[in-house]
Amino acid sequence: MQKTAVEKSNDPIAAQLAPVGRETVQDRVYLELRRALIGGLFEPSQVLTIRGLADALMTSTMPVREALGRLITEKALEALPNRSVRVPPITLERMDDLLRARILIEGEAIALAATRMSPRQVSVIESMLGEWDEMRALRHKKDVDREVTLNQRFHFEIYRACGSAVLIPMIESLWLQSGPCIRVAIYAFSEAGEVDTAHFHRGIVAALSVQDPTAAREALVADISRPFNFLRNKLQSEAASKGKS
Amino acid sequence: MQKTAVEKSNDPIAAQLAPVGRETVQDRVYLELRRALIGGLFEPSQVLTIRGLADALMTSTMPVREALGRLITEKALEALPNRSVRVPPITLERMDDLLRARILIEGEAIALAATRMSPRQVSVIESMLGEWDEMRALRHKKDVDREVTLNQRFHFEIYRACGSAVLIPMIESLWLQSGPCIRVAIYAFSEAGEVDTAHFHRGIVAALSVQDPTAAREALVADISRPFNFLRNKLQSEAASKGKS
DNA sequence: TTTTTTGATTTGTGATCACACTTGTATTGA
DNA sequence: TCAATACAAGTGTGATCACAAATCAAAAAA
Repeated sequence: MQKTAVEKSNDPIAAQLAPVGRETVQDRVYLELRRALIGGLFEPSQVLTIRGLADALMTSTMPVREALGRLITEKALEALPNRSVRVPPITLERMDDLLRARILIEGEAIALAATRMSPRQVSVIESMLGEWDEMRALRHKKDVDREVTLNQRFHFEIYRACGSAVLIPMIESLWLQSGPCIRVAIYAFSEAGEVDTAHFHRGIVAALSVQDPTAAREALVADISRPFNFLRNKLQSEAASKGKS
Repeated sequence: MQKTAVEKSNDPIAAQLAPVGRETVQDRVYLELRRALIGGLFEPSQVLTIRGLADALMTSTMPVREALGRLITEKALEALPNRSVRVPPITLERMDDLLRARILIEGEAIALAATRMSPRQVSVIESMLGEWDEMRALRHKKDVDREVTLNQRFHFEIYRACGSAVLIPMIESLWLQSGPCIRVAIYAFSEAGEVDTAHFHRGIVAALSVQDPTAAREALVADISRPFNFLRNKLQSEAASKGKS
């Protein structure tokens, strides 16, 4: 039998080295676009061009077009009949649809995680609460990006504990799709003097620390429903005032 | 404002014509690979090469590599660290994971559909039951492909009625992932003198015709659990007999 | 002034090529 | 005989080009 790289790992020197794992340009482009989408850096209905993105990312068109194709299949982007691609526009129906799916799937994931998380894992996410408070203390900076990132890390640290290799990619797809909405909602929050975001997260941590799946699910539903409800009200009132004019 | 093709549709002649919708080669390749995957034409752990598929599909490598990338992102295929791509192998954990996700999401979809399907729509899927009986009557032909296709049409006709543009792509992704498993299970069925498949589908139709979401969900769970349970028992007994030898 | 038409630019798609890496097979060495 | 090396074929990735369709701008016609 031929020796493979893995089998050579009993070598005392090689044992110290972690596999480097080649990362293709396409992967980097894909991850970068994902990050931008979840963070809401692109606004709804914005059209994206292959060459434009390739220039911005300083690469050729090839990795970009493949990354765009992947994002289209997970409904993070939308292919128009003109063959141009845009980030999907926000509609009330789509928002409700997304929220319902997120409640269903992320609720299930956190319920599973609640029964499986070790106290060690709970303490990890609990420490992220502290990071939140720090950030809140020096709020002068416009750290909406950091807040989005921290929120993402918080949630996915929990979801990872559910132990399902099938659910997690679906949740990622849902975040990708609701990213633009969320960003709009967060902007609306900061305009309208926000409520305490961390309150809901404390509820989640409390439920997880006592391994209560039902309470964890309810706390999560309250957490993820909030921006959607806020945005829904905003859109409805805008539509009403526009109808009057 | 400049007239677009859509706005010209008030033209009395053009109003009769449906938009033709250009289909790219990449789309055809993607759909063809999807069909093969859901139908289980590729076996688990089989590796696929870009040039090989391009030759088989009689096109260049370009559409194939983009289609493969898309299938990898929806976990229908797997990218190995060697950068070769294969259809994911079957494991017990993955099967249970897939089944749980399918029960969760397809159960929700059919419960939604139960409250929304018109009698007209129910009669459509009821007529598909008859098609099934016909097929069963002249069973001499090896029509496992037709059975898979009919089963797919039956289920998605229902799911389409749930009215969720978010859930349906997720279900498609789940079918894509469980396709290879299902095919193996169906082969095992036909070996082991199968039970009446249509029985479960009659239960689904019955529940839908009286708009009972709970009964519809239960009937669906029974239907989709069957091949998974069968395959799980098969794998476990194989593992046991292999452990003995 | 408004509409249509014409031309130029931009854009996505598919094909082809170069390069690097992997894999499989001989060939050489002990 | 067996293991290691070297060579060759195969494979994925990224870049570039050609082509067709779409978009946009200006000019011409109403």
